[in-house]
Parts: sequence; C-alpha cells; structure tokens
Amino acid sequence: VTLRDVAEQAGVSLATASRALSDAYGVAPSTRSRVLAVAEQLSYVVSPEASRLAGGRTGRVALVVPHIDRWFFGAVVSGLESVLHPAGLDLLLYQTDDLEDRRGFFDQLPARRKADAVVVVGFPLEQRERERIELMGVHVVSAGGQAEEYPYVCIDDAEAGRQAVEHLLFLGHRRIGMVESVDPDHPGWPEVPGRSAAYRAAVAAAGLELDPDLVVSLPWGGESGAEAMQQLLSLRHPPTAVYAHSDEVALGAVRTIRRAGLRVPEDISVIGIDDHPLAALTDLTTVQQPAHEQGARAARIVLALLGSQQADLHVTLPTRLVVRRSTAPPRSS
Amino acid sequence: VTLRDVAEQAGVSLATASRALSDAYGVAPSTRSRVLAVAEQLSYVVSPEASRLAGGRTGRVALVVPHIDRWFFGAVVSGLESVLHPAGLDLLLYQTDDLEDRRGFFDQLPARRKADAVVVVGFPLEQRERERIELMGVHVVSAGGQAEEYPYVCIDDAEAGRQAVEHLLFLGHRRIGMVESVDPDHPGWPEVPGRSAAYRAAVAAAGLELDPDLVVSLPWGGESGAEAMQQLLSLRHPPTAVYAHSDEVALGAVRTIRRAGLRVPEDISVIGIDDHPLAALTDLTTVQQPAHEQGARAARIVLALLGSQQADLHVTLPTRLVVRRSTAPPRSS
DNA sequence: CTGTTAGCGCGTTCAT
DNA sequence: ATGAACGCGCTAACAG
Repeated sequence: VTLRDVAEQAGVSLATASRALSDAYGVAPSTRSRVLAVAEQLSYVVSPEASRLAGGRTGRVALVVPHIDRWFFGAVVSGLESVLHPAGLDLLLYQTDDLEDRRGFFDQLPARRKADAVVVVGFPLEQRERERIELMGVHVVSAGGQAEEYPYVCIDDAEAGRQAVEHLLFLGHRRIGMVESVDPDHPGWPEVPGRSAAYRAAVAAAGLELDPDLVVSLPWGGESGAEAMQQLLSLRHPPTAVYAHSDEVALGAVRTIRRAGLRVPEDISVIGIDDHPLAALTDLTTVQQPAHEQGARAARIVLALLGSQQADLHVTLPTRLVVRRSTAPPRSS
Repeated sequence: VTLRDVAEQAGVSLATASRALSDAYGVAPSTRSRVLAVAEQLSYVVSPEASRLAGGRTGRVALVVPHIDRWFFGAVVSGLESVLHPAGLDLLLYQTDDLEDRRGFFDQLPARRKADAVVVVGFPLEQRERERIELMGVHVVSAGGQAEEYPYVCIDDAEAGRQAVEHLLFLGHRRIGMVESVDPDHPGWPEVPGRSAAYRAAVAAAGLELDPDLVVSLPWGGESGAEAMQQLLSLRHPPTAVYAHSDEVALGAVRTIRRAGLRVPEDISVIGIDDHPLAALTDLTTVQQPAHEQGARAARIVLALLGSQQADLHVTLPTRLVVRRSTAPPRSS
C-alpha cells in the first residue's frame, strides 16, 4: 500500500496526497481530511527510505563512542536516546575502542550519507579528524567533552577537581595523593589536564608544597587505581588522603588500602569523581557529574541544529560534592 | 560522492560498479579490484535509502536494549558492535526502558523496515511482539536471554545460580539468604526463575529446610539489595551467607552489612552473579558470565542468517565461579 | 489550491 | 563480462 494507492482512493494526485500527509502549506482542509481518512483506513505509512531519498534527510544521527560498556558513556548514550528517539530520530552506534578503530572510523566515515548529524561522546577531535568529519557535511556535536570548535555539553573538570581536593583540604589533610588517569589512546583527553591542574592549584592555594611523589600517573581503570595506591603506600610518608580522577580508579585504591590491612576512611581517605551508581553502594565520597543529562542536552542541541532553531551551543553543567563514608579527618596521630 | 562517481572514476558503467561492490556473480577480477580501489579511495559508502529502495538490503541491524547504561547491556552491545561493524553493518540503537517504549518499538520498526535483522538484548519477547515482528519477515536473534522461538545466545542461569549457592554450601553455610530480583516491567524475565530455582534446588539437595523468610524479592538494583539485606538482618536468625541475583544487588547488601557494624566475610558472606568489573575492585565473590562474548556470538548468528549460512542457532555459554574475599566459612560461633 | 514532471541513488532485468 | 534502461516510493519545483 503506497502513496499512490492513497492518492487514487482519495481521488487526488500524488503531490496533493503527499502534501496533505506531511501537513505542508497549501491544502484545502476538505481534501486534506479526505486524504487523511483514506490513509488511516488503508493504514498507510510512508516509506522512510523513499521519503529520505527524495527529501534529503536521513532521520538518523550517528553516535561515536569510545567504550559503550563503561558507565559514563552508557549513561550519556542513554540520555541522547531518551530525547532523540521521541523526536523521531534513529540512532546509529559506532564504537571506537582503540586508536585503530578510531582511525578506521574517521578514515572510512562509515556514517557517511547515513546520518544528519554526528555526536561525539566523551573525547576531543584531533585536527585531522575534524577535517575528515567535516567532509560528511553534517552537524557535529560533542557530548561529555569540550570541543571548542563544535557545540558541546560538558562539565567543568577543573571545578570538579577543585571540589574534590578542597573537601580533603577542608577535612584537614595536608598530604594528599593524586591518581592521575592518562590514556595512551586518547592523548589530550581534556578532563585529565583539568582534573590534574585543579589538584595542583588547590594544593598550592592551601600553602602546601607539591610533592611529586604524591602524584601517580597510570592508564584509566580500576586496576590502575589499585596499583597506584600500592606505590603511594610504599612511600616513606604516605598520603593521608587520595584523590582519584574517577570513581572506578578510586575503588581500586580502596581495595589496595583494605588489603594492606588499613581502613577507609580511618587511616586513609579516598575521593573520586563521577558518582558512578556503585559509588553509592560502596559508600564512596565523590563529585557527582550528570552523565545522562549531558547526553540529553546534547541531543537537544542536535534537534535545534536540525530544525535550525535557537539553542545554547555551549553548555557546561554543574558538578556537586557528595560526601559519603570514604573521607574523614586525618588521624590526629 | 555517489556510485556514479565511482563508476566514472573506474571507467565502468553504473551496473558494473554496483555488481563489483556487492560482489555479485559475473565481474572480471581485474575490473572488480579496480572499482573497489576507487571506492576505497573515494571512501564511498552506499546510500542505504537508495539501495533498499531499489530492492536491496538496508545494511542495518536494530538493537533493542532495556537499559543501555547498565553494565551487562552495555557489554553485550559492545560485543555486538565488535563483530557487526567490521562486517559492514550499521547498528540502530533502541532503548526500551519500560513496557510502553517497548510496545511502541515493536509496532513501529517492523512496519518501516529500517533493518534487516533485530537483536533483542536481555529479555524475552511477548506473544504479541513476536507476531508483530514475524509479520514483517526480519530475522530475530536474542542476545543474553533465552527466547526458545528464536536463535539465541545466553548462559544457563540455573547453573550459574547453582555454582553460587553450592559455593556457599561448600564453605559450610546452612542458613543462606537470597535476594531475588524481580522486574515489574519485564515479567517472566527468564533469568529470575532460573536463578531462584537454583537456590531452592541446591538448598534442598543439601538436605536443608527452606525458610521462606530467607528469601526477599525486590526490583533489580543496588538499593534494593541494601534494603533486602536490612530485612534479612532483622530476622531472629539472620543468614550467615547471602546469594544475590547480581553483583550490584550484592554490593548493596554488603553496604548494609558494613553499616550495621558487621564484617564481610567474617560475619556474613555475600555472593553475586555477573562478575561486573567493579566486583574485582570490591573483592566480591561472584559467578562470572561472558557478557561481551554473548553479544559477539549473537552477532555471528545474525551474520550467518543474513548470509544464509550455517551456524549454531542456540548457544549457551559457560559461567564460572570466581572466589574473592566476600565469602568465607561461617563463624564457628 | 492542485496536478505534472523531474529526479533522489541504486539494483536489476534485459541486451550486447 | 559489461552497458543501457527501467523502476523502487516519494518530495520538490514548477505550472495551471
């Protein structure tokens, strides 16, 4: 049952039927309702393929995500889906685990001609990648990561880091360690410098000296957190508190501390960033960031762009300290 | 950049270019490789709309996922992506949080033929949904959940449950509690009966009596686990060990135990199912299930179906007990 | 307001 | 083995 059937049944031309159904401007109310009735009765639905072939838009938006199985990315994608789907748009998912996948994506541009916009989730684009993606000639939006050149929705990583470290300072800690997450596959990942700089700034502002031994840099991940904590613990003067760039890293640190026979927070305090769902379950103090909402807001930007409407193209969402039971004042030893 | 461009650049006709790209029968190897080279160089990709309209495939497979932001689903999707993408297929992502979303999906998608196959991740299809989908003749595959009527990849939930409970039994526990996860939006979720039945069977097989007070049923989630543990703790004879249907629920239970001033595993043992990445970080004993691989295997079934090749249509992957530090023999009080 | 006419990009018969 | 031509179902100019 095609548009033609509807047109014939309603005794009008294809064009008129089309206009009536897409409620375009310029159709007599009487004809329109007639067409609609027939369409309804024949339970007609437009063929999206044909419609898009003729009309131009695909009705899809491509998502480029590093690791769909990590909480943060999953939550952002969920947020995107929750507003894009109701808006009638379909999501195309592309995962770029490592540098190779990523290169593949930007070289091949598999999403080419398949989407009206692409949302990059959680990582910044390199110069070369920007040039490539520009080739697609579609809107680009960044969700969960700054991107300067494109509309974005993110948090202020420096502020988040500040909230974390100042909480530790406020509790009275003077020797604060940091587990810094670096990612070989994503050099220049923007949150890292922000979160690290915040540490240095806060410590300096408190009039403390920066001890380089207190900073351990390792790839992102829980096991890295555990390993980093090992190093910190073996120092002559171990820290009394540790600031990790994310909750999963923080939980790795907690495991090491406990295995060493020490207690959290009595012996050592630990704080992370994210407010991962499991942070609440493990009583981890952290700085909450709205992952789902970053996705939802980014989706709204996409909608605005596609509808050529107004919208804030640069959104920074607030973060918030969530105090639980992994932080406490240092032992007044 | 269309097929026409490729054809011209390669000095062949549209028809030949088309045939070469879809590796149809009857193209000189030399011409074919030439066309392929040009296509590669121009990073050409077919327009799915035009292709489908002209009678071909859509080149897409739809994923229906309840909660993309939960570890298990994210991991399965990741597995799917890792084999579908290299095969040149695009993924359409649909999240169906509640029953309503789900209904909407099954009414819409089949009618619009946006995909050549649909993979249902982690839940069983209702009769009505099956009829809808059947109607439109798309392949259906179930990943991470049994589905009898369709090809599937899953684990044996009863076996996983057995491994968990028997571990507790083996350690010497005689009063074992169970936190059973039910989902109002997904009645008949198959893993629940399997995991629950395993508990009853194992306990009975050990010659112990089933105390209904030891079983608490609540919706899935960490907070539920915490609440359930509360109830268990308030019993006159609290259990010495607890079996949860998933790691997140188990971690909720652990929190409650610790907040009550008790220790894990000295006072109470806790075991979950999944081997969530954070289980390793929290030293939680669990039964590991291969989430990523379930997705990958399901994807391979999809490929076989689309290429009308042979393949195992019913795959059950093994689970494995992972002993960590949340379980120990009961106190010989 | 409505009907006619072109394509949109590609798969698929036919011929050659 | 390859090329020419037609049509998939619809939208977007144009006329009228």
